Amino acid sequence: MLLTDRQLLILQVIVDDFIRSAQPVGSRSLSKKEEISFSSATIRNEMADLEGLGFIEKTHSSSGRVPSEKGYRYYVDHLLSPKRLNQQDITTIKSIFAERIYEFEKIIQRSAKILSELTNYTSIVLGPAASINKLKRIQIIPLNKETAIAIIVTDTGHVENRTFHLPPAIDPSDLEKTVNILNERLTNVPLEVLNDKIFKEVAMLLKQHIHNYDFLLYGIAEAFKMPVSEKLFFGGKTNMLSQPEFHNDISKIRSLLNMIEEEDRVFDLIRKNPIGINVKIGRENDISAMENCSLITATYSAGKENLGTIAILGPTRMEYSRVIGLLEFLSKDLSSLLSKLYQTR
Amino acid sequence: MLLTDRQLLILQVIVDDFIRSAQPVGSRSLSKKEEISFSSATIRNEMADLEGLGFIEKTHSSSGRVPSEKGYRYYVDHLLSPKRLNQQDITTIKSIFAERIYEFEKIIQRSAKILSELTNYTSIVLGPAASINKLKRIQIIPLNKETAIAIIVTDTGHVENRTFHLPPAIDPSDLEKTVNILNERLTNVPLEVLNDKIFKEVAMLLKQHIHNYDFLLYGIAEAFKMPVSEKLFFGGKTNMLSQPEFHNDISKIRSLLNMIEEEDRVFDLIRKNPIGINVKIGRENDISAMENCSLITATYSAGKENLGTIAILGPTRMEYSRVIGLLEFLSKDLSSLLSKLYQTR
DNA sequence: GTTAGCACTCCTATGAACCGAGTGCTAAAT
DNA sequence: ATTTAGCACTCGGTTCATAGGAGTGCTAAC
Repeated sequence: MLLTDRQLLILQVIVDDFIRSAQPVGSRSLSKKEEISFSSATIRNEMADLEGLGFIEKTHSSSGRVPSEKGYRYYVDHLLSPKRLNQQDITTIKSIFAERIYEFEKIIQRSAKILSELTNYTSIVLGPAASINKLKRIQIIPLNKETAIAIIVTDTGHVENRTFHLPPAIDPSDLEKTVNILNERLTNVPLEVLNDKIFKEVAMLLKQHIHNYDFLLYGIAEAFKMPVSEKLFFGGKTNMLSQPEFHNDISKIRSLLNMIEEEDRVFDLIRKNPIGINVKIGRENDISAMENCSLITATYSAGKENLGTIAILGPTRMEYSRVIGLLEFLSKDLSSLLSKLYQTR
Repeated sequence: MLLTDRQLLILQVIVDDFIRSAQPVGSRSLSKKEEISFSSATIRNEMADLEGLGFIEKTHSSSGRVPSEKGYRYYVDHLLSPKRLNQQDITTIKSIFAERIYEFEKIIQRSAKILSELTNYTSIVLGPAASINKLKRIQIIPLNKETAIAIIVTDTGHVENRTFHLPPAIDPSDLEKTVNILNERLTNVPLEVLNDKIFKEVAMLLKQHIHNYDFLLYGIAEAFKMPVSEKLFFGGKTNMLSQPEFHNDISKIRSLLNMIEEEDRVFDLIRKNPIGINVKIGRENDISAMENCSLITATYSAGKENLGTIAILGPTRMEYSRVIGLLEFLSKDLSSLLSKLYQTR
């Protein structure tokens, strides 16, 4: 079932207008728009058809029309005019990279902040997955007789640390030997296979050199076992409060903010998106708290390696065009910066 | 100006009742309470006096009374019955310490979470000031030709890391020598005087041993310069949304949540409190977003050393008695645990 | 000093009346 | 065969009056 050009035009104008005003759009106000040259009665007929097809809805029997999720979906897929970013936005985004910063985290944190300020929505950035990074160095620093800290440094400059138990009365030189072996064997190994390698290769070696090696090995393996997971960064967590659709519905706000606080659920939401730009509208997100929200994600990478995701969470009545533009632009910039950094490592 | 016993009783019952119900308290409903044996007319007279003295207020000319900030203050200072914790609460708090955990942060994070769940308010915990901790070990790990990571481990097991620039074409053995000197000279030095010592003592030594020492020194000092600040942990950030006083006032919620997101302001709020339990009511907090909120803080320590603060942020209509009980209990437990940990280090 | 009684105040809920924005349908115009 | 003008109708929102209830302050009696 194809829509006529006129229906497309009307759908587009309805969505655009509603995104701007947050008010149901009536036939008369539509007929006054420049781009529309036919009468309100015609529009009413077309709107009735569009409603029949499920692209728009009424909030009550004599109200104007509002886009449905299907309507937004069609709009995003077919009608979106890829709005050029304005110079202001470009300058602001470029400013993220103005300072020379060597820590990913800082850059990513700033990206999140600036994205949320530009859009007045909530931004979410999934940091680079540490697990594909490679080990640069392991250090073990005993704190006291019982415990020690294991510090892992990756080739990207990421530092992780864990506290673990030491075997009783361990010889300091044994510890040193162990660290040497670990570094020798595990340098440049991706973090995600670290644990595997420890048991397959390192265990053997330790057995030969270290008295009572198994307790120590167990401690170290334990320390590295927890998934070295990606970090989430947020910007404008409370921006949703200023969206008019939530003004009379504290419970919606509450469930949304609660979801944001429960990082696990945000992880799921963000991580399973495909490479490139992706738009999920309302219930497409499969989370009841997101019923009136859309999520736009964009992945960034270094070289061919996909690293993480930046996302904007806003109401379904979101400025899709602008947000997509911003995300495209930022993800490209992030990728090229990271590619450079990765190259020189 | 002293209040009569009867006025005290009435004030107390009004505050207690309002804390429970969030509804203005009328003379008739008061007269029905068990602990009150006189008529509603008498109560009305007393209430008029209490209002004249500024302890209670009307929301409109024919409404029941509501405690004023002054009324809460008097209640907290003089009327609070130090409610014993119930067994349930005690068990829950004890459970924070059930697992043997060696990282402060974990314990503190759990404390924040559990406090907020017990109270349904927002909890804020200021972690131990890293600056009074002593240096255990410094490690420097070069990432590439230009940059390196400095890792600082404290005697409490806290790990900090910073990226900094390396001098061009630095000799690896020089770097090693430097690290040795740093560890030799700076071990057991409190972090807050680290920078001082670097310039006063280490600079001299480096000068003697290392070619081109000043660039390196500068980089290292730079890396340690940023204040190693205390960390904030939150629990139940969105709990305020369920307080009825905010239900019709999104803007209040917004400014409150915004304040919470701006950690700097929370820092100021929390840090400047005296040792022990402290209650700040409404505008006593000097922050407009906190107008309808109270903050109760409790410090915790290890031995004589004051370490940090746990706090509960709730509406002025807060269960002062219970919250104070919980905070007292938890801060005592935290302190004794930390004292033990500190002792064995 | 305490209390009963009463007039008064003000909030809240309810419902009627009305307006305006918007629709659907029909019939006329193009 | 489309498009448009016209019109009856619907429904949410606002305004207004009304009634009820919770509460107060005051006065006079206990």
